[in-house]
Amino acid sequence: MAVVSPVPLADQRSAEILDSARRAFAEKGFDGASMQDIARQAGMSVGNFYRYFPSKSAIVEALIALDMAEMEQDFATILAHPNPILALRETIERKITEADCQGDGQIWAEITAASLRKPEIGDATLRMEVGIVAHLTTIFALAAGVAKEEAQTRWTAHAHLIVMLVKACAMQHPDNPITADLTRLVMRNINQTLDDIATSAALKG
Amino acid sequence: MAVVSPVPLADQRSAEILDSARRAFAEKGFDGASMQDIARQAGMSVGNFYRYFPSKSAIVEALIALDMAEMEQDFATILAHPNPILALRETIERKITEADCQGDGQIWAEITAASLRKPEIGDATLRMEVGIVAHLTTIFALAAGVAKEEAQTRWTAHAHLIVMLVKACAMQHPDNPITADLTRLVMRNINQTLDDIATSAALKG
DNA sequence: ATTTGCTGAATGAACGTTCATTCTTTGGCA
DNA sequence: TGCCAAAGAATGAACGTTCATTCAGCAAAT
Repeated sequence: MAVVSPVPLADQRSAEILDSARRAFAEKGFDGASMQDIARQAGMSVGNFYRYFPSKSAIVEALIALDMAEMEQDFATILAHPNPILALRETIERKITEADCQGDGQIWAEITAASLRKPEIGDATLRMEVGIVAHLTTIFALAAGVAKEEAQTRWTAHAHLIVMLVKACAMQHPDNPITADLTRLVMRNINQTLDDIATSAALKG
Repeated sequence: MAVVSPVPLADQRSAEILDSARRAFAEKGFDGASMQDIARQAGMSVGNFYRYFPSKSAIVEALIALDMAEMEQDFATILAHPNPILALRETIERKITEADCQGDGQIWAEITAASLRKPEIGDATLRMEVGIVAHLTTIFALAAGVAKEEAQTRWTAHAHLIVMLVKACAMQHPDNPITADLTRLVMRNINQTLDDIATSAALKG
């Protein structure tokens, strides 16, 4: 009786509100966007907004938590794929090329700046990054046919590099005329790295 | 009578103030740092601060202009070096490894976020990036022994990639335990790219 | 006495947050 | 069906705070 749908209505509404808040933050920044801005973006009054989130910083926390959840979802899909390394390649390519139309890059830039400024946010994003890297090395282990632990010791830095590249691409200035060439070059680098890892089992074993 | 020294005293004082403003922005962000914070950091009253900069946004603009000037200075030094590509390698390595003790990375993160948000700042940083890329391709042309124009058409994207990597490294979370390995890997990638460019003349010509 | 360099209180706008109030929906009773 | 209270959603003015910016005034130097 508790819930019929796996996502309760209140949470669904919260997700919609969160999405509009993300847009407001992308437009004006975490500090720059006022509660009035955020509420207007969500199509409601400020007062009503506080019925969903108790404070402005709670929105930021919820936003980061949502991104983390989406990331977990992405990796779950990749690991369930018959060819995980191929699925990873495609996911990365999608993230890099579409870049979610400047929205994601903007938010990531805001979070990156906030991470270096506020230790609490920095810790959260560091945890998120470490989690992603752990997923990546797991996939690497699968692709290279080695134990998870070995993949971790050998390719943790490579995983971090890939994360860094994807983030950096998303944060590129959209008006930069060279962006298309650049993303192609980055994608080539990443594919090269993935190839090296996938074929390294032959060299080692 | 106007000025004796090429750097007038007022400008020197302005530079000191700008440096403390940079620290304030690094601690609290562009929007988060108040004029009171900035003035206190500079060891003076708010009122006096306005004698040096007419507004808060003027500080940001001056900060970006200063970074641009420093960048120009760096490239002038590199180009004057007997072996420019070696000098470039060392400059990049210095920028990446020391990362100016989290101060520069913090400010770059702030600027990156602001660039995606405010078109005026975005244009300024894009101009700066294009300028850096132009300098890089000039050095590439020297190293590979080809014309500037050819270097430009062939390696503009590579130059952008290097800029992206240096920035991304500086913006890494300082508490990340993997950072040392990561920067080593990035440096290896950059050196590989520079090697490819330097030896490509043999392939082409 | 006048200029200069500087202070920090004053100012009005805008901020995050609260809350008294008003709409909208609901559900039992006729 | 129509009606009416009770509950839930939503509003926007108001509050205290903080912001960027200004300026009357002070102390030393000329």
